[in-house]
Amino acid sequence: MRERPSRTSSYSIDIVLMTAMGNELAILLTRGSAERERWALPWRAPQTGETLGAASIRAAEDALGEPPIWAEQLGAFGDAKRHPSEAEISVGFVGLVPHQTASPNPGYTWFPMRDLPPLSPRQRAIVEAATRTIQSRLDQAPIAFRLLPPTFTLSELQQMYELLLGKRLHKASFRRALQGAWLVEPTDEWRSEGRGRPAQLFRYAPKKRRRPHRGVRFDFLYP
Amino acid sequence: MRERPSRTSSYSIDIVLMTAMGNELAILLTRGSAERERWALPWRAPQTGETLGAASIRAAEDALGEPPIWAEQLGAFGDAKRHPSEAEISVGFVGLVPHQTASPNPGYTWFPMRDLPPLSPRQRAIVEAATRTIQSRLDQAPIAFRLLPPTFTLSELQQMYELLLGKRLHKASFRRALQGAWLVEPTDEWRSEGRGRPAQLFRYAPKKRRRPHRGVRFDFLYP
DNA sequence: TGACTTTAGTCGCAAAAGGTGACTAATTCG
DNA sequence: CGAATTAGTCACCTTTTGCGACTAAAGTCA
Repeated sequence: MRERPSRTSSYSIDIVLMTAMGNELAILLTRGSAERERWALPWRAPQTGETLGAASIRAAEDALGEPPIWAEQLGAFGDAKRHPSEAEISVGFVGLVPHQTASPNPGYTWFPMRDLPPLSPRQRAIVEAATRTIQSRLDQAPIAFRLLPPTFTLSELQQMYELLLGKRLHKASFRRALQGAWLVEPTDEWRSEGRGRPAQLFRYAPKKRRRPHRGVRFDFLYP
Repeated sequence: MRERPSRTSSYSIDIVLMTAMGNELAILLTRGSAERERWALPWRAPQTGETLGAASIRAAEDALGEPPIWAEQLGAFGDAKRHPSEAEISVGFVGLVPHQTASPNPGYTWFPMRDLPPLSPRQRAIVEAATRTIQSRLDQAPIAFRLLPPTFTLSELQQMYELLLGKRLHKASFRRALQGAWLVEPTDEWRSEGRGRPAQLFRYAPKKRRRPHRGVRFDFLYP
């Protein structure tokens, strides 16, 4: 079902497709028939006339039938040798998919990040880069919002941030920061989730605001 | 189909070598003899058994005779078509070189960033990525310190930050942040630079400290 | 010499941002 | 009804940050 890369190109495009499954992050893996029963990231050989970004989206579409809601290149990975495609290097991408719409095509399976099967060293490096990149982009791009349905409660949003960051956040601080950023607006709907007070639903609706004007920071520990 | 010279790989490794020349940032360009008199970033074809990072360092050594003091991968660039190597994609790197030691080999020339000759679209994208990456790493890695001699005045350090960030900084705030970060220690030397009070010399000497524990931020403007 | 200029280095205030516990509100469960 | 549970807000305090104004030590020049 997948071709080996032609001899003219010696690189592959690999994508880490991430979604939030319940309380855990999960990524999509595949086990191609001819690939020695090892799980691998969805990948694709470059096609002429196709940009790298387009190729990563195509790889996602092959796996899920739809493009990711956000994607970014992670870089080129080549230092570890073994890769399913036997390409010399791989250009890695991360893509995010809301879980509601995330039913994989045959041959692809979601794996929780906490419990991944063995991957090639190179693909493991790509997955680690994906996690780091997501976390560092979290305050620069509305990533978390796009993993949620169009309307959501603030608790759901906070849980998504906690999931992606891998740490707990204080409720009041989270909401105050969100308030100050003018990123969400309330709807007039409320949702009762079993026990407890019903929560108001919000939607992502960013308002223009001036860019925070900060000086320098020295946020590194040593060399 | 167009016939291409046979090569084992269809990607190149390109490096943006940056230095501080007086009051300006400069990058190193070369004009290979057979390359239609266009200036280009130093680049290199991958060699078997050589990692990407090692290849970028070798490219720098070919250009300057010494390795950069710091380097980082920028990613893979392939969307713009024209590239001196005619490689399908290029893996871009940034490297920093202190200007004291930065005498280029024949064929290589420093160009101030403000006044670059025309480059291929792809290499222009790599240069822009280099600038962005430097600026975002500035508070995460001791980049600016390594562009300075082993001992330096705090004004020189601030000027280096201003040069790399492309904006002015407030003196008192800069020094306070630096103080709090335990990154420099004073020497007992002072330097008199023409008129004005002599400045104390400092050296980079980071002390261990606990990582700042911050919550979330929403630092993006819109989508 | 003494006023003026220039660069270095520091202080302290006011405002903004951030951490956190405790409070009120609305619902379900038994 | 009262306890439990989840949502939402407040108030207080600490830390961080922007910034103007100050002191210090040199050179310049009349």
